[in-house]
Amino acid sequence: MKNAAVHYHFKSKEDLLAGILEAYVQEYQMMDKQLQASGWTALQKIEKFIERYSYLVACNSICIIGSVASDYNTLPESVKEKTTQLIELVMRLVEKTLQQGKKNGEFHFEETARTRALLIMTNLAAGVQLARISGKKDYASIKVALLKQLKG
Amino acid sequence: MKNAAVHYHFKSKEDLLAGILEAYVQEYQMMDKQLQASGWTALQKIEKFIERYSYLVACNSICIIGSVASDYNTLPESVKEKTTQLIELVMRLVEKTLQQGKKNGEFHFEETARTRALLIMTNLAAGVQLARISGKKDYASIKVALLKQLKG
DNA sequence: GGCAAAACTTACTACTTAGTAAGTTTTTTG
DNA sequence: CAAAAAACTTACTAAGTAGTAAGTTTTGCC
Repeated sequence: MKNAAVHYHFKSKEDLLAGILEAYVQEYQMMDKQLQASGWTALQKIEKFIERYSYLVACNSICIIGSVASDYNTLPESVKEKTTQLIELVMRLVEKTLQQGKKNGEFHFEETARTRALLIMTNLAAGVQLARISGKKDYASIKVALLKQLKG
Repeated sequence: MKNAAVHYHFKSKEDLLAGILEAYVQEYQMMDKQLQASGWTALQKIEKFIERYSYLVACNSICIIGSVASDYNTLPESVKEKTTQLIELVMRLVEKTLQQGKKNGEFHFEETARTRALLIMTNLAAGVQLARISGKKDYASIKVALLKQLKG
């Protein structure tokens, strides 16, 4: 596939990256609806969410937010906007699930649901990055510890 | 300053990046010695360590490991080596401090010290990245929650 | 099967980036 | 203060990157 083929679908590199991020936004909107509709427990929902990151580890890939984050200051505005949109979307998804889990006694944590969501998100995003450098075992222990913490 | 001035000190871009990472290695080796020599409590040591990340947030910068991590697969070997060296160094520093804190009853955690170190490192590294995107408050709550968790 | 829309490739251009050689300024030190 | 070493700048080159225009192939559909 040549670069001109990409330019047929996206008029610029900026547009391409914004498009990629938009695809992730849609993916997580889908996941959100799916989780809402399901009768799953909060634990099952969180596990489903974590699975997305485990998949990234499995194929030596990383979280799109992580790849964009380190260049954030030099990115064009359209890409910045899509990035914040994606982060807020994912954060709300996790936060909601944590709140549900706390209410029905599945999860136990002291901080606000948002803070807990921040801790989990940062563990996962950086964990995926670390997996490519220092090995997949590190990601595995993060994942285990994370779930254990939640269960109290 | 022109690019040729940089080439005077570092023969290639690869060399420059390896040099930057080496400077970080030396910085953290210094910090390690300093912490060893001090009669500080484990909490004081961890706080000193976290302060480094808070400083990055303050000047809108990010953790070097985070910046390198997203491009890791395409980096030259010399840079990869320095990166793993830096990560292992920082990990050992945190792990040691956590172990000390657990032994003398300052800290309370269930996982191994290494796993706990992983959780803290990922919280901080990704927290710093997030601070540039969704704001410094998020980093602040991560920092607070992190210390509270440790104290039990 | 034919034909129109969609999805490409080829071949090019303007611009950027990493790196070099040769010359100039600044700093150090006997 | 002089001269040599260190730290640059100027001016260039080769390679890479983003983007375009025009032509070709592939796909879906009556």
